[in-house]
Amino acid sequence: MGRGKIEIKRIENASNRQVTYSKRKNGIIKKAKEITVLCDAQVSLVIFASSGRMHEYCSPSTTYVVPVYFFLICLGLL
Amino acid sequence: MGRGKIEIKRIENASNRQVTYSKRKNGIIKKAKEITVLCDAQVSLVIFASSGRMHEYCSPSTTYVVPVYFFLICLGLL
DNA sequence: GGCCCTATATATAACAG
DNA sequence: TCTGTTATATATAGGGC
Repeated sequence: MGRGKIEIKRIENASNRQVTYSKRKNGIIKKAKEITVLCDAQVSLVIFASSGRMHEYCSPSTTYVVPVYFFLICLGLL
Repeated sequence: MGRGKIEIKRIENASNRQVTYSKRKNGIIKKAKEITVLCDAQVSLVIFASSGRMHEYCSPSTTYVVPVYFFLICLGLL
């Protein structure tokens, strides 16, 4: 989606990787907010950059419920 | 992004809402996978449909780490 | 419910400052 | 780095099966 087509593989140039991370992170968070409103869904999203920085979005009703489910799912208990 | 422009507000027609949910859920999960590969990031994502159905994506390294952070973040402890 | 199709809205890669 | 621009790749609305 841009001036050129890119392959979905690790971006080796650290600077480009950071720029792409920042833009796509914003894009995903925007999409998460949209599906929440459009479809009456609940979304929780956490993204860790390789730099160690973290970003997250929790739709209001998920604040308490989703993390608990999430925790259990990821541990293989659900 | 389609034949017509839509406002970002709840889709009242339940059938349309479900179709849009399904399509956008797939889109967000695809984006989550892409940023994981492109940017060496880690993503964890949980989506609840209003129907109660749930969908999730955890990039490999986040399986254990992110849910714990997520849990703490959402509880306001981080 | 899911999958295909196509026109169109959007996201974003590459670049400039 | 961050912000803005713009051409182009993608996502998706609406429709049919």
